[in-house]
Amino acid sequence: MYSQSEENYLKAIYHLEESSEKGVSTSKLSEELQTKAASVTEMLKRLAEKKLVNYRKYYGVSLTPEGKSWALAIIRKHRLWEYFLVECLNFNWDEVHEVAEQLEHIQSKKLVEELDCFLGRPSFDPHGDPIPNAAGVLPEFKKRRLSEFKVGDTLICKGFSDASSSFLQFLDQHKIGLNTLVSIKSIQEFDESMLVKVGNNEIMLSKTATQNIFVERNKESKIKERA
Amino acid sequence: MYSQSEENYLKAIYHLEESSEKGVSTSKLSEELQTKAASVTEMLKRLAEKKLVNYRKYYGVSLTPEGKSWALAIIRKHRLWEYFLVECLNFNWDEVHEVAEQLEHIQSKKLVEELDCFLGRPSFDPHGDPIPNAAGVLPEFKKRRLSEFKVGDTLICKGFSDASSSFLQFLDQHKIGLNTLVSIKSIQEFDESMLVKVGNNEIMLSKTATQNIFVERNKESKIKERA
DNA sequence: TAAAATTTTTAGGCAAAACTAAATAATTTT
DNA sequence: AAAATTATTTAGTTTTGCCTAAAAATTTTA
Repeated sequence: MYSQSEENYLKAIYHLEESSEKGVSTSKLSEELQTKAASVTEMLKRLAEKKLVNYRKYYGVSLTPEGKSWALAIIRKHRLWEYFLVECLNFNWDEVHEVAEQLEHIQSKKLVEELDCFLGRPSFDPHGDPIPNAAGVLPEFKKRRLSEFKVGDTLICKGFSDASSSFLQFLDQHKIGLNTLVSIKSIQEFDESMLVKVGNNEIMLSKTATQNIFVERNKESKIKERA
Repeated sequence: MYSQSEENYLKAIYHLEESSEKGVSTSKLSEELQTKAASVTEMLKRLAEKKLVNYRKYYGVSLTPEGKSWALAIIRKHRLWEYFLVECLNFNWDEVHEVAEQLEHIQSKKLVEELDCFLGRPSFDPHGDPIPNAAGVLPEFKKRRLSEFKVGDTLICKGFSDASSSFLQFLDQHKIGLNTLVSIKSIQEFDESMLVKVGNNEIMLSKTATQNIFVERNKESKIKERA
């Protein structure tokens, strides 16, 4: 429908709209996309003609509803593929981006829906970023960090932020991955480090670590807690 | 490394070299790729410069070893993705081609190798076509049709040729799919139809049907036969 | 608020990959 | 073997998406 380049612009505009208060300028886009400002101007005119963006010369750009929904569709694909690569194909979190960047442009409604289904309709990708559903709606609950919970909570790991390779190795070593069950045994007050149970082992996690692990409540164990 | 368009030319040349005795001409290529002859000439010059093909004006084209190995790499990716779509994502055999056509151009060594591994290193795609290995070598054993076997043989379905949608429905109905176990109970001499066992049911297959089902011997059951 | 600095746009090019129309080479026919 | 037909190549355009350099608009600063 749209070219890869056009899709990359839409995605970049979406991300810049999210992350910055002020509007999206030509220069911000050119930096994000590693191209020259002149190329950006040209593309913005083309996208405006296609009604994907609102563009006023010299005053920046914003997505139309049409453009936003297309951007969300690409982000959905990107994050589902990232999930697939980590979950099924043994990719590390720091290896997925480049490949997902290519896979996100594959055009096939059926492919995306079946992949989503195959993966169990995940709500967050391996970096902890939310995955929009088929209608372009983001999951309503926010990503929460392990550090926000308290003793007794049992949680499922749903993502890990900005994994440095040493953090990654650490998690690997202790068998902490996507969908791993973690329960909080105790918390040290003075440094907020946590003693958690993973499988049959107890592991000590620093505050830094618990802030970089995204989790979801384990619904099953909640029922058990009440019983 | 090479553009999608260049890759499509390499693949087309490979297929035409395989299927026809005589060399590959500009017009054959233009028909295969649905483009004009003039465009083909232009591209052949470019591919020749890159040492991917041997091209002599007015006398057609052939792949260099370098070109052939790229072509096989693309075919490998195409067929692995087809297998994935059918096996994991509930695609029918007649729906996979278009999507695999896109997926085959994704560049990532790791992706291909991990996908191959994830799928259990299949030798044939859902259409019964052989999948080259990472070194570009095709499986040495040929695809065999169910019709070539005899009473008592137990076989695993590995592909289905040119599935018309009614043939497809028929197979679906009788729970015959990729990797389904089929054993031959009896063969009618006069029309070569077969009575086969699939799961707990016995099914009658016409000669036409058995000729369109590709199978492999089931190694496990061979051992049992000896015991 | 006018000058200076910065940002953005315009103008003019380039490469890839397609196209049409015209020219040329190869093959077939007579 | 020359003429006719067919296949292939060349030449000249188009579109997409990038580039540089120059011009114009906006913003900052003095």
